[in-house]
Amino acid sequence: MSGSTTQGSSGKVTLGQYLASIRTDRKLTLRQVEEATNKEVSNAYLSQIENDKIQQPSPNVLHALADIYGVDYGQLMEMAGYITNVKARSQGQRHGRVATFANHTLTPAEESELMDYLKFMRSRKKTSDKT
Amino acid sequence: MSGSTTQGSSGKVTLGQYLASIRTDRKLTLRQVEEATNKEVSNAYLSQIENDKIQQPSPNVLHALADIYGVDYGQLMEMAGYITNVKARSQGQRHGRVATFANHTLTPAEESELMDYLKFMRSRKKTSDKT
DNA sequence: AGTGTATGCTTGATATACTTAGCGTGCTTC
DNA sequence: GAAGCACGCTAAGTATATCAAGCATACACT
Repeated sequence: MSGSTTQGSSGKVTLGQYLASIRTDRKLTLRQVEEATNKEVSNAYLSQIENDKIQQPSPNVLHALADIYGVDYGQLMEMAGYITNVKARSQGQRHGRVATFANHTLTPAEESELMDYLKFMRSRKKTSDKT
Repeated sequence: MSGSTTQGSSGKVTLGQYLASIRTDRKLTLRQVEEATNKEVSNAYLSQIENDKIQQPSPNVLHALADIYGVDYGQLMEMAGYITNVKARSQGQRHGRVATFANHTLTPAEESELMDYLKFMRSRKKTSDKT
């Protein structure tokens, strides 16, 4: 965590406080940020975020802000209460033969058609279940 | 851009289709998943997600599902329309589609059947789809 | 028959992210 | 003082994710 902002002695820094301190640091107005994000984040909405009226802004909003502020997206996500743990699952057994598909490099069209066919296959199997 | 019209049956694999195929693949019921996620995702809600009634489930919901399915959280985030990484916003990932297949388990029987169908597909339509 | 149970799905209600319009204040410049 | 304008902020509305119940069908058992 960055203790960059003068958060004093009180508890944790909220997302709103953090975002507000960055903006005032950069001497930007709410409307300037609104412009910078191409209206993705309205000044009114940003105000609500900064005053913690919004509990969990959407990731894309956070991304826009992280982008123009030049701060870490993941950190904002975390402060907003999202799980950011992109932990590598132990996906050991899952592959195997399926890798054959990876070799083939399906086009999107092919993939969707295969996907449809897979659904069809499985709906067929419902009647004659079991291996 | 590739024609992103209201495709409905064929076209891109939606998040719902993907999640549904995984669950049926694992032979889990909606309520079993609800239990597995510790009620984080209700069966009713999961049903709506799988039928694409929900446009953008929250990251935490996606995380719960990614967790119990053992699939990549970031991929689900992407399929849900969230910005995941600060990289290539332009085009980049034509993979991750293939990963759709690679990530969840196909039975050997299903795989060979799909392979056959893929051959059939390719022998039939020679439209080179390049995006 | 009937009763029970499990499945996927829908319906209605609530919470909350987000939008749009506008307010109050302070600062210029007339 | 008044007009104009930028600032942060708020109030009211809309959209949508999520919850709580329940419905319909299918299958099992007596």
